Amino acid sequence: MQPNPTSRVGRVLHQVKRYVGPVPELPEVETVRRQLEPLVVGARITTCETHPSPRFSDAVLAAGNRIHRVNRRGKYLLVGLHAVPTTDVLPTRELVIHLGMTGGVNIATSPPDDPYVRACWSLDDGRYMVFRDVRRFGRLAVVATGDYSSLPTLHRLGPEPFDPSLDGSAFHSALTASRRHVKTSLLSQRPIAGVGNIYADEALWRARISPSARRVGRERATRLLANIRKVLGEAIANDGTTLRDYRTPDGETGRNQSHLDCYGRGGQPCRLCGTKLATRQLDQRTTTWCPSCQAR
DNA sequence: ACTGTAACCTGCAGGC
DNA sequence: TGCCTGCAGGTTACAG
Repeated sequence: MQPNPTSRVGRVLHQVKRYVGPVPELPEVETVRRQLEPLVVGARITTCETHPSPRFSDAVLAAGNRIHRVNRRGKYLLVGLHAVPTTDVLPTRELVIHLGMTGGVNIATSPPDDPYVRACWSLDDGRYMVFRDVRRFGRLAVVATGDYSSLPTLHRLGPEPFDPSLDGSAFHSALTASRRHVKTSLLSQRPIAGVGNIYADEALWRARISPSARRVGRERATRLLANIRKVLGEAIANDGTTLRDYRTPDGETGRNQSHLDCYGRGGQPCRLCGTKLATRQLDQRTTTWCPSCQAR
């Protein structure tokens, strides 16, 4: 549907669209994982075609393997592969899928005719697993299981947010290991895995911590961890936040976008205190926060 | 070892 | 109408 700015409905659509923008973070990747796994486990990859970029071309190495499971670490999908014929109990290689900004995975019953398809794996049951990524910020790699040395961020990825061994004290130690702005530290994936721009703003707003703080005490770190878990957990329950291009493998959109309190609300009143939310670039990332609730 | 920054990439919106 | 510019942002290479 083309929004028509001259009609009332068109204006509304037009305004909504301004707040829409894709970003697969942990909840969106987890939603993809949950929907993809039952669709592909047990299937054997027969052939593969990819975009020529080295970001994607390694995907051909998945051909000839059977899909054993679909895991996730942070924002990375880890597709466990068995060599065929299967001799080992554990998968020997993994297909690593990073959705970047606009990536998505879906299952098709015929070869896709789409200029934005970056990889297409044909399965032995006649279906196709398709990776589509308009902006090509995504990444595909086939590695020995657990060997992430070719993917620096995954290699040095912080703990999963819901790892029970991650407590406020450990999170505080990880945060204080860096002198960067606390939000920038979160986005580095080092203190904790899977937080991107949307949920960083949301969690900092809920925890009432300034994104530009450089020192966060143990009590505030504990509060931040609790709120990261809340915003990620709620987003997973809502099947993710749907922004411009993100779709689940079912072709559905998530429902979390209507639950955002901070991201995308610059200039609008804070839902806690009514102060106008501020937006500016912080270390090259658009950041929205409440100058009153999140004062330094 | 750490920090900050430009680059990668494309569609879209806004200005003129 | 259409061209031009800026913006969105996860990751990585690189300079300091």
